[in-house]
Amino acid sequence: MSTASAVRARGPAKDRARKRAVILEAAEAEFADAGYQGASMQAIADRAGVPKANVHYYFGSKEQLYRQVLEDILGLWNDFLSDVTPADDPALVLEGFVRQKLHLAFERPRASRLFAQEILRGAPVLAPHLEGDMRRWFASKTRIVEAWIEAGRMAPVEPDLLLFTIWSTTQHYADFEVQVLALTEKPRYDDAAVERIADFLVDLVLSGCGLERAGVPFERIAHG
Amino acid sequence: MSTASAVRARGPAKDRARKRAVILEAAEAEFADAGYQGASMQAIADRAGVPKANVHYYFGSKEQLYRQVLEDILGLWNDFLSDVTPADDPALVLEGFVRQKLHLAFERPRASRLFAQEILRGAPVLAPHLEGDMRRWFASKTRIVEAWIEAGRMAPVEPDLLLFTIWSTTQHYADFEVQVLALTEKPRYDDAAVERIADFLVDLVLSGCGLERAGVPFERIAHG
DNA sequence: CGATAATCTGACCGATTGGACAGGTTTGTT
DNA sequence: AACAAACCTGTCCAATCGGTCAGATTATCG
Repeated sequence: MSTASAVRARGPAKDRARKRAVILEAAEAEFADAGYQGASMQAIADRAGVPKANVHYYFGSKEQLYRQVLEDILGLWNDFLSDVTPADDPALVLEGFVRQKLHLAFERPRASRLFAQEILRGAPVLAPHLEGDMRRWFASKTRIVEAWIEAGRMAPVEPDLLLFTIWSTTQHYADFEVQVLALTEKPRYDDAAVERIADFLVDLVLSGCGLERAGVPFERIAHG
Repeated sequence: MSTASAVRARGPAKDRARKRAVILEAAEAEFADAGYQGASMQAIADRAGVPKANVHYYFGSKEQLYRQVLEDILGLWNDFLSDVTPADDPALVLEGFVRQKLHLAFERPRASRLFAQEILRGAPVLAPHLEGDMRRWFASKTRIVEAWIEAGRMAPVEPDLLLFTIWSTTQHYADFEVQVLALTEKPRYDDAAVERIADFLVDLVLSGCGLERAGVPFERIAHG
């Protein structure tokens, strides 16, 4: 699998893609840890184990490399709730969304942090995406929540603020990891902690929507 | 008020403090907009309208200036819930906390963003505070929530996660302002939007704690 | 094998950075 | 008025930055 013939058999394109991937991974780490301005091309090259000029050979400039890293990260969030319809069960969908988003925050904390830094600085690179892809994604999801509310399947909460709440609470454990760990006096997140957080957030969101876990219908709360 | 005699009458100390304040304000803006590494002493000096060497005269180094700005910001959060006791009403205290924290996010967004950037980068400067002042503040507040729970005055939710939720949801509207405005298709926050957000978050937090606004006691929900 | 293209890199460059410092000016004290 | 202390700033500097480029090396193909 790693012999020269095997590599050649898969074609030179595979080889090129693999080398780019190594640099991209190093860049994500460096950008996330140091910020765009704080990251240096030399540091990225060192992390990837290649000469600095090689990074420029593959990605041109620092900004182009940064853009590529960001777009790869955007791909992680693109398919959230991609196939949800108003016919689905609100409680199940919301619980799944919270757990998936939280899972990604713990699995790819650097990606989450890098995205947060980009937005914090005013989204100089992602601004077009915010007013394009993400706005369309956001609008389609709020429309589904509105449909649920009109159908009387959940309490009438503001759909946009509901999504912001899920986004911010889940993102928090990646972006503010240092603070969370320091205040809870733990060295790192363990599986039990992640489950505790997930259960808490699911309960919070569902109760805020007048829903309950385990499929208890909204009506029992609304008309109880 | 701006004559030489008036300035002299108030003493030289006042004058020095005022000049430092001008530089500190410029530094907060520059650090928040560009990040620690991205901010340059020259840009801070330009914002403050003083020569660069003057900034060094008052604050020594870039890092010392940054530390001073951060410590001033910490002061904003120090007195949150400073005089709350287990005898107070949970619903009133929680609602007040959410509204105060949110108010600060909209009033001082740059301070919020600068703090967020420091934590995102691993709190290289604030780490001692995290494990000192803030940890003590945090522990004392979770103890009050625990007391409320033991007294049966609110639902048994995890006190630490409850505080994190309030922190993250309120902070979100300052830190991710660009994203929120882009997705809601608004040019800026207006008073109505702020009120809408505040009401939503208060309802969410209180319902998560089994409480209601307007002083409805916990028992009516728990034993209804 | 020869040749053409793709890949790789050491060495270098102009620009900008945080910081130092000598020397000038203003302020406060006697 | 005379002196000292505090305040202010133009100018310079070493270090680091992103980026360039000529030339060496390797892969691909007729």
